[in-house]
Amino acid sequence: MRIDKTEDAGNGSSDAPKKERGHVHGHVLRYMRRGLMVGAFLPGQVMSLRKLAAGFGTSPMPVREVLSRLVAANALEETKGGSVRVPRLSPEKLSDLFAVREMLEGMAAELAAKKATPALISELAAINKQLLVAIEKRDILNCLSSNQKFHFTLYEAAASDVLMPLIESLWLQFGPTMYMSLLIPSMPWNASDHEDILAALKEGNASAAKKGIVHDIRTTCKALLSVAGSQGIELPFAQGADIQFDY
Amino acid sequence: MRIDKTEDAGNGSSDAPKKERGHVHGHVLRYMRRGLMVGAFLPGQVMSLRKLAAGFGTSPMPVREVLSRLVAANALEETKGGSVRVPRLSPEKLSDLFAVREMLEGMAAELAAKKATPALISELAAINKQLLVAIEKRDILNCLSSNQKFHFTLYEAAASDVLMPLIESLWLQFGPTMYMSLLIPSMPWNASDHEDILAALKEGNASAAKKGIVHDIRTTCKALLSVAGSQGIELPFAQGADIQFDY
DNA sequence: AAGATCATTTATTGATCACAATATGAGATC
DNA sequence: GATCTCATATTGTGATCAATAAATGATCTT
Repeated sequence: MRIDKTEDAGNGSSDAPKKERGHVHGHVLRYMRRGLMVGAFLPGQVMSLRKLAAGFGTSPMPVREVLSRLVAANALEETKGGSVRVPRLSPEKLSDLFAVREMLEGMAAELAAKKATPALISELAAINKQLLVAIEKRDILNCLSSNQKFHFTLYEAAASDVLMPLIESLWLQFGPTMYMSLLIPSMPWNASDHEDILAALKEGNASAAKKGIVHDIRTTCKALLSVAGSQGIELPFAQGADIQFDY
Repeated sequence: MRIDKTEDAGNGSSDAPKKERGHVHGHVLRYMRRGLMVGAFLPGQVMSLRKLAAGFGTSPMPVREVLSRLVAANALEETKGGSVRVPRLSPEKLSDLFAVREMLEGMAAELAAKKATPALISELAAINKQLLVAIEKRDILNCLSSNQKFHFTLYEAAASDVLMPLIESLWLQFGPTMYMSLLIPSMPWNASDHEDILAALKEGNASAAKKGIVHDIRTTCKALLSVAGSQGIELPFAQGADIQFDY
């Protein structure tokens, strides 16, 4: 991830002046977005500007811009001191979040089903196969990654540059909580709804595809709420675990 | 706002000599958001970082953060050169935008209706009266401002911190186009749906309130599309008019 | 010994600097 | 006269600096 800078000990001798300028914050942004969705950050964790910058091997400036954008997308929240942290979701907010998910992603699925091509369907089937393998192995990281890939490639087919950013914003918000929940053994996890969705796509039944997505989201929401305490997901281990940048 | 630097044209809001640090970008953000919704910026207009900073009397740094956030919210788009500009909406995107508006704001209206208090209803009635006055006077600025106030105070009553940011993002996107459309004499503009919504709220009919909002949005969308050319709203005057910061 | 106060430390924030890429304009050439 | 080219200026990006405010730890007081 470090671009090319000097070995972080000294700054004076710019030996390799390869610039690669103008796209550092793009790298950082993609990294952080993926990290939020895939569980690299814990709810409640404070993101220190300088620590992050040091971790990425750049100056605080690009990181500042990225954090700004993530706060704007409600993926992060700022404390009174100006720091930003991963929000901890209350059960009420989580419920609201998934209610909106049902609407937005249901609409996206319906639109996508109307434009679905055989290539898309086979691609989704392949992704779902990866998801099933990850479930079998209890591989949380690939579970989340494959699941996200399934949903997003489906919605991408809707070709709506209005819906996608909104859906992404929602996923960034519940991503960290989603990861936490999968750590709990009692959390049910299957992909049966995905099979229904694939079947609906094959027969060109947009309404059924929408129903499948809505059911998938509703099931996930219920499972999440069942393991959520009064002030968010209860953790089976200490809160302060620093598992940053370890994937 | 202004710290202590050059004094070009007094801003007046700096009543206290206290530094007021840590809130400059907040001021700029509110100013820009309101400007976008109320029509201070034209679709297609490029926003120069340094020019904006000079206009606000601050360094480019807070402006950079604000523009970053607005880009993240899809209120602005970035050109290949890294500059940002107000997006020009195609009729297709505008249609998508309003379809999502119907869902999100319909849901918000329904929720709000279930929690509506007499105080809220009388407040909405007062706002609507201001709107009618603005329509009477053909005061575009107050038209947009009152209309936005009506919708947002209604949605605010839904008390959903999930829905509100999404709705705000949508309003920021169609705000500039909305303003342009009102410049066209043939654009119909009335608030009859608002009366229906108020009536629905008074009798506690959430479903009717939702229908009213959806009808309001759909009517606006149709009117906008009727005056929209193939690549966006056609302007009755030259494109380059610089009406920045004039309200 | 416990709590409060103060100092140190660290954090973000706004300003400024330096560099690169892009847009702009003038001038020369075909 | 139009177009291509080159020089200039402007813009965004990343890094660094200065100053303020919050957090933390140590010390003093009760």
